[in-house]
Amino acid sequence: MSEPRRLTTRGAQRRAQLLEYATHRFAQTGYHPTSITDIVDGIGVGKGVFYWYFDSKETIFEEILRGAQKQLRTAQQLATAGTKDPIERLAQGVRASVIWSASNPDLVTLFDFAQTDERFSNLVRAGRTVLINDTAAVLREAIKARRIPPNDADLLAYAILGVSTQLTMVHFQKQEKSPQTIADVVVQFCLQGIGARQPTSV
Amino acid sequence: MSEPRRLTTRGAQRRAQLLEYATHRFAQTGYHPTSITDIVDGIGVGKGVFYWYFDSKETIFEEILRGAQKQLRTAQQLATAGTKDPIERLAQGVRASVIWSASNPDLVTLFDFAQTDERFSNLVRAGRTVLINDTAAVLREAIKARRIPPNDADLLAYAILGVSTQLTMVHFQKQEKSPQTIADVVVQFCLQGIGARQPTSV
DNA sequence: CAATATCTTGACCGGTCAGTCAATACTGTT
DNA sequence: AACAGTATTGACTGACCGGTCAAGATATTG
Repeated sequence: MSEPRRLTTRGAQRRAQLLEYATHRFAQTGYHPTSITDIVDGIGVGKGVFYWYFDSKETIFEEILRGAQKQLRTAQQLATAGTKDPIERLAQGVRASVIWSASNPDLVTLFDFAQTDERFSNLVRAGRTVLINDTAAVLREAIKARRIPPNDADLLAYAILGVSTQLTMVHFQKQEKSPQTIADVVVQFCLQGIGARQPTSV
Repeated sequence: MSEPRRLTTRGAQRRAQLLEYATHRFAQTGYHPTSITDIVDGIGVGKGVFYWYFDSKETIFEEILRGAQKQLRTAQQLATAGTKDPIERLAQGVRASVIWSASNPDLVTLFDFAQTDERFSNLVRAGRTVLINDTAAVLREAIKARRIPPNDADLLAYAILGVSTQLTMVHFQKQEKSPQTIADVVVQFCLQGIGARQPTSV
């Protein structure tokens, strides 16, 4: 295909169906072990259908990643919109990130893999850099306002990301903890970690 | 091969050479994209040599993982041996973990991948559980001694792991920060995160 | 009702890969 | 030197995979 195609309603649906099913299979079985044949067989169409809507296995995976990154960032922006206090914004952003991840295990799985594959690691890094910059900006605000002690904002942002992703993984492995519980622990740990005066209620 | 073979000195060396080179290639190129042919060609031997020393691509990878897990745990135990104070032990363990990771980027890369592959995720999880239990035990000590507020020790341990791994990744991506600097930030963030009274010198 | 664009089929192609194996070389022992 | 266990070779097998394409089905438009 290559150039953007004109899609009928039917075509747009088929394309969305391929994206959704491929996401699931990639997350379930892994990117490399999942063949295009697996995907089209699973949907019950011929192999050519896949190549009518996508250039390659690589590009569909990239599109899935980009979509997921956009989703996550939007969720964060929505959660923090309208809040002024930097510490509050931070807590809300972290909470939104944990909740979104808990609701999208397949996409989180794909992020994890993509990070380990040379073909996609740059894309993942780029998307993550955006999130880190968002977080670091809030942290710098907080430092300026003397709400937290001065420190390398980027490193703190990465630390917060690390806590979030790791504890989200725990939620996937042992269902017992609800996403809210996890989010509470993440927020508390991170606010204390950056040296915020009070764990702002929680 | 299957059953443990009797190896001559030469054989043991060849086996070690395969392990080392395979580790490097898997980390560099990825597990799936690296073929057995790539490995034996890189060493300059025939394909049969590989299957003389290992059952399959899967088993050599598992052996690499197990070895790395053992290495990391040993490093931690060595670092914390002889220290009584739980907070001190925690800090030393974290520091050792960061330093080890920084010195073994290939193995860290393999951990990351293995986690994302159904074939190996159980093994990774098992090894990580051991480390988590070690850390959680120290945390429980600290809670009992009222050095930190009561909290779910396992969750805290995972949070600490998350900070360590994420900031280690930062070190890999931007060389500018030394492992020691990274370790300092990790220790500070985590001690504050768990609510330890004073960031014990640092 | 053509004519045109969108969509679908599935056999096929060139290539790669994990793993096998019979033949051969090496090494130490008696 | 003869023997046996260890080590190495590399062509070969069977399977699979990403991607192509000519042919045909379906929908849209003038």
